Amino acid sequence: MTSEQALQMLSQSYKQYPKHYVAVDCAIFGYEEGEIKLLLYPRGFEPSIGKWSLMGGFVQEDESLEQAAFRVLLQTTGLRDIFLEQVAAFSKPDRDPGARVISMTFVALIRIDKHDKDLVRENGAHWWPVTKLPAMVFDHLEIVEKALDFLQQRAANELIGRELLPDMFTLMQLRNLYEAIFQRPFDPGNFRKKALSLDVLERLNVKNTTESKKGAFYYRFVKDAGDKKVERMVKFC
Amino acid sequence: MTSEQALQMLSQSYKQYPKHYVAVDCAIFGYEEGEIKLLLYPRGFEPSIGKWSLMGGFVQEDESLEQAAFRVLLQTTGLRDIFLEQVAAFSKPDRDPGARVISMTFVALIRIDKHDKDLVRENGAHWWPVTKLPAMVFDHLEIVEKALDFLQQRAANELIGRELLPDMFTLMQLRNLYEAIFQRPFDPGNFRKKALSLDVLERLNVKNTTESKKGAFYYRFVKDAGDKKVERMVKFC
DNA sequence: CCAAAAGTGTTGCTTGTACACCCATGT
DNA sequence: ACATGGGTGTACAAGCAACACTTTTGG
Repeated sequence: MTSEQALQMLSQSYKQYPKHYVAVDCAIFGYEEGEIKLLLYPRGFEPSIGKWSLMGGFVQEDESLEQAAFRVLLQTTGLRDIFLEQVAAFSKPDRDPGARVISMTFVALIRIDKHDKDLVRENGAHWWPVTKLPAMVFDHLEIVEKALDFLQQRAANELIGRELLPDMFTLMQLRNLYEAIFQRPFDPGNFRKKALSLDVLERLNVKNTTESKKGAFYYRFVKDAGDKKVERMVKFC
Repeated sequence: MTSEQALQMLSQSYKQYPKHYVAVDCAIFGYEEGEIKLLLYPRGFEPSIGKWSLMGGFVQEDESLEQAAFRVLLQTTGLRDIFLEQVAAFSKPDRDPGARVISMTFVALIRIDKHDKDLVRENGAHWWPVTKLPAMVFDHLEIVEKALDFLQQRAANELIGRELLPDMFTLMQLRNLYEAIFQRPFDPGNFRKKALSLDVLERLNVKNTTESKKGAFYYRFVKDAGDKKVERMVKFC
């Protein structure tokens, strides 16, 4: 048997199997006004008209799941090169009443101040605080819960914020971000020491004087030193 | 517009999108002779004839990814009700030269002594120690690396062994399992204290006298108390 | 002066780690 | 007797959590 014949046979043999619609759903998180917010757009038709939906799209022939997710992100926020990671696949045969769709969920972290607000407005999209989410289509609530869990896991294992905060930020702003993610207060002194001990922050010679009388130094994340340190930010949970 | 019409429209609108072959690949781990082993079967045709492959299968119309994975597991090992969890999706358009296949990877943990050896032999499958893996088809090496990473992560965050060890086991056997997973020695005294502190093991009034002169008590995992404690077994890495 | 945040220090507790030590027993 | 693993205890270091305390400055 030649290689060509074998390949032929192989391709033939695939034909007996069903094909499926494959989609990506993006849980796009941002940070604004002390809250973690999720970008949702309203579904304009039945079923589930009026309910809100994650940004999603179908996977094309020639693209990977990641490429599809990046495409969706670019189309809806105008942003490239953003943090994007697989979370989990949702695949119950009846999860979408319109058709059998297998969906891969991604978490995206973006800077709300940097995204294309007009583009978002075009879609009728809206940033929802994760503490006050509206009713969502299908299994999107379950998906969002998994995505939030992923976000907490991430924030616990390493210092995040590079993708959510401005280039320069104070340690209070960073702490507020963590308090928003974990929905609990952190001791200011201990948080400062822990964050600085990780060796990923760089103090600038500029102070923010708008949020405190004394003024707080701005910090920024150091340009990735290549070696990814995975240190623990939060103990348990 | 009635709900029926809308549903119709919705179904119509899906038609413009491509469908894909969706598969599950199972990284089936077992523990035998002090080693973590992976179940692979030989590919009998080109391309990549002679190379080894993960147990996999295509997702049918009416089943979820999890159901497909359970089906593959049952077909190849004869086992039901086993530990099975999503790891990651692999979706590069050209990852399988035969056709464009999107594959979800699952990790399965099974007790080698309990599986159906005849069924495995039928498929020509073989248990490979993860330290001496053969050449594998396509991107399966990459998949296995991710799966092994998942296994370590799991073992670090909670006490595993329920799915890999016999019903009764000594603490040395449990430690040897961990040494196989992390490929490094653990201090016997410290490992014992840590494992027992997690409150998931129950000492039996039976001793194993074959592996030491003094004899060591057998332990077993307590029937799940419902509340899942996620405590850390291993610090960092 | 007071309030509020910035920033540093102290103390007690928990946990991990290395290692010493006795126990039981088959050879 | 001795080697081997079973099992417990100790001593030290690291990390966390709670909180005291000083600094700075706008109102």
